[in-house]
Amino acid sequence: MDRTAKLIAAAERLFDRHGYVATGMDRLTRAAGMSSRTLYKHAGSKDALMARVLGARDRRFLRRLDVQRVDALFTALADWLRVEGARGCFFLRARAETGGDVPEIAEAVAAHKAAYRERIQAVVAAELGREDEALAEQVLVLLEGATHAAVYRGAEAVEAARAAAAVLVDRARA
Amino acid sequence: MDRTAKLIAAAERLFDRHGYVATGMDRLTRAAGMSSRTLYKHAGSKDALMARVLGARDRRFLRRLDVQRVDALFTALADWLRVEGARGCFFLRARAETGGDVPEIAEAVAAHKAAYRERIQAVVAAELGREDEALAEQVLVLLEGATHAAVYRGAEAVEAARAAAAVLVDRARA
DNA sequence: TGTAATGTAAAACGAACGTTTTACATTGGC
DNA sequence: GCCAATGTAAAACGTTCGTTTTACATTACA
Repeated sequence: MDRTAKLIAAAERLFDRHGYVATGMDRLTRAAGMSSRTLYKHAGSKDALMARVLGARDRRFLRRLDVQRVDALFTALADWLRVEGARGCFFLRARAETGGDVPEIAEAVAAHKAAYRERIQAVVAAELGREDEALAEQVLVLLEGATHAAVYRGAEAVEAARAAAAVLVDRARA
Repeated sequence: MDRTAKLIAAAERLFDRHGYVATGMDRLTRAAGMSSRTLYKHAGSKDALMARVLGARDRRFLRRLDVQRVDALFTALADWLRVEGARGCFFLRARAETGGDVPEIAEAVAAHKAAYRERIQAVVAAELGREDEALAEQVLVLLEGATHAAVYRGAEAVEAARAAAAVLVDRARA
């Protein structure tokens, strides 16, 4: 694990758990085990670091969603939340915390959500053997809902979403 | 509109649009049109002010959800998002921004979500003529999902959630 | 009419912010 | 063995943070 990877991992952990704005750079240098001089040489700025963190998380998350069935999307989400914790969508939080006023962050969030939606559409198409944009939008809403309801309802929210999706997929298949 | 109401309204607007941590008190005093001395006499502290803002928003939001049918919940949400804007759940954002480390805020968020869930359960019960916790959980997930998907998908997300809920309610009725 | 309450404007508090700089140590390839 | 790169530790940059204080004006009521 090189310095940059270690830095991004430490930053993701702190930003996720304590918030982006509320996390100071001194706390981050301590967690990453490097001087601020090195940190800034690698990251450029706090905003740029956050953009890099978002990119890394996007890849890590989407890799988990490389599945063939709609039901497997909810299993993947349940696994993710168990391992990473349920604090609401990190991307939407990053955007909201900065009011959408930091271009590097706003763009990384938009790119992630576009990729997320495309992935869901592809899984729905694989399941049905045809495109179904309306069903894909519903599955997207269920996944987003499970992600956020899980903050205060726990894994039960994901299972409720899974069951709802099963009904909707069944109906679309008929 | 007295000073306290004006202060809370200004605070809600700024915290919602630009984030809680990122909004400074000087910006807030300017927006509320009062000196910091008066602001602190009324609010006590920034955290206490946020807790009051959350309380006010909770009451305003739940008043809108005083309906009898599940479908009307989605109409109410669509109205809310059109008027207030779609930036994701203000309560979950407040909690996440502060890492859950501010008791006054964490408690206000927990209280809101508990009331939200109870309201949904009551509407589901009114619609079916009986309790249905599983369906209520699904409707909760759909509302939460619509709230957050609307940030990047717009009103379409709410309509997808509404349609999904109609299917699930129909199935539960049979 | 006088006094207590409530307000404003503005300076000041110490601490923390993101970032840069200074001064020095360690490393790896020619 | 040397030079360039890359690192650390720590101080310093100017700014902003949440909050309090100082000094003074306005209002409301006995």
